[in-house]
Amino acid sequence: MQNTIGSLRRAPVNVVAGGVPELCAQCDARHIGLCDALHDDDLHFLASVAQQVSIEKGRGFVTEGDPARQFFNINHGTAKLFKDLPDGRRQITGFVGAGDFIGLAANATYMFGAEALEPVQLCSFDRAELRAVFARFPAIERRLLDVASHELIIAQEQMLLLGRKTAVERVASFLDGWGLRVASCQGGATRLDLPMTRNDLAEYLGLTVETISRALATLRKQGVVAVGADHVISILNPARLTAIGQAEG
Amino acid sequence: MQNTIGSLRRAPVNVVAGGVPELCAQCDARHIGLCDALHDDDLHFLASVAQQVSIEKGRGFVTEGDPARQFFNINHGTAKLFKDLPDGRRQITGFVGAGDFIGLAANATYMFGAEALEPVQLCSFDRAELRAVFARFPAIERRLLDVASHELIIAQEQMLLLGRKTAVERVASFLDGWGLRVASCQGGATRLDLPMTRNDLAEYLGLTVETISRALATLRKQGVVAVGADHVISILNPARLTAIGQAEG
DNA sequence: CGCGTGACTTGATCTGGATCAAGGTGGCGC
DNA sequence: GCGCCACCTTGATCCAGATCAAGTCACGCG
Repeated sequence: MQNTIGSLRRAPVNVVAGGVPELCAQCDARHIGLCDALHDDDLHFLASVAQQVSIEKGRGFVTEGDPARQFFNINHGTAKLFKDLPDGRRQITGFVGAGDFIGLAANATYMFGAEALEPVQLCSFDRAELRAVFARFPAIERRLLDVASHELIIAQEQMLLLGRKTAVERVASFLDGWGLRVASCQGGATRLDLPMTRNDLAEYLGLTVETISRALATLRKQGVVAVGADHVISILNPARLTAIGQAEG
Repeated sequence: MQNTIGSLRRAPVNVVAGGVPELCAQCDARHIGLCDALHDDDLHFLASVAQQVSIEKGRGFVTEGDPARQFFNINHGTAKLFKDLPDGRRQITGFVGAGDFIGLAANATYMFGAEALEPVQLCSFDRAELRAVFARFPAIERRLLDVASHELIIAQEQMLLLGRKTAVERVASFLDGWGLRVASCQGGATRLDLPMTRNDLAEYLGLTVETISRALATLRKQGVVAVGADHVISILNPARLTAIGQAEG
């Protein structure tokens, strides 16, 4: 498949006369990520070169090695980015959600694959057209540099995790980090609704499914987390979780 | 120590009337990295806000957690970037040489440490002043975005290595990658003059010194490389080395 | 409903790389 | 020259996490 995205359901973004573009108005990412760098008028221009795309759960939408024609900005849902070895070993390099930008780590071709963990909606931008956007709105380019810097920090943190942390430390780091993203507190405990499977977690943390399971069991026995059904994990002792993740205790 | 660089030997870059700035003329990085994005006249402006700094071998010049006041551009020599855990475990996140830019992975404070592996010369730029440079030369900013993108690709490659590759695959990947950087061929064999110790290698590849030693022995016994004295390694069978590093064989 | 399937957990065993231990080698200061 | 020390190698043993195996649970489907 030469260009995965080509066969997906897509629709041009409707642009109304004044105010915020129609589809931007209800976009989860309107006030985070790239679009937040723009005023309403500028947003129209950006929307005019965007294509809204829906991707069903489990569907891949970037294939490593394919020519990198598009950038993506996620509006809704979560996806995983990964790199594979010829024999099937896979390393998930990141999970991306609303407001996140996909496509920086590419030159002529994509250097990673991407797949939706849940139904995903995203805006797709043609790389060539984005050059024009940069010229017109330097703010976008600056923001992109900030995004890239931030991703570099995250990547280095992940190298430390993969190279030097124990299984329990890795799982604790992950839960701690994810907790910061989507903090929805309930009676003192933070409840995480993870979109990924144990297998995804294993491929992200450089471990196996069984080890993830055992590490979670360890944290549960220590009273740090509660493991519920259906990818729900509650953080009972956030301070302890952080300490374990940073290898401080 | 609040600001490591403060106590180092430094000199303002001399700017001559016409042509290329004096110190840029003999700079190893003049035609790679950032400065290549500029014309001679523009280079004068950049040089006027730069400070030349010399760092002796083994000396740290960035401390994680210190306020990030400067960007650096390496002119000569090699340095390691790293992140530490409280108990002393260290992950080297990268080696940087002439033309490489240091300081992208920072927000208010540096999120990594840096130390010279050999005598290093670099240009130091004040972050605040660099804002002005960006405004004047958008080319610099664009180039910086390219650099960041490239570093992201490298970082994801490294995550794959740390999360999924075996010891021998890691060492082969490293040697293969380093070979591409500094290809100096001699009678068919590429001769690598590594600036780092086995211990640095171990901290970069998520292994121990002993394992590095054993992996090199394995590659040597297979006739893929020759291990010489004083950090010299010759690549005897480049194709095989690449195949092992990519887990294709 | 019974059956198949995919996600998860838990237990038993195995193993790649860590750890512990013992040299070897070369540079450098005295 | 001699001793020290940093760096590297090789061998023996250990162990965290992988692999193999078995079973639970929830869910969709004929």
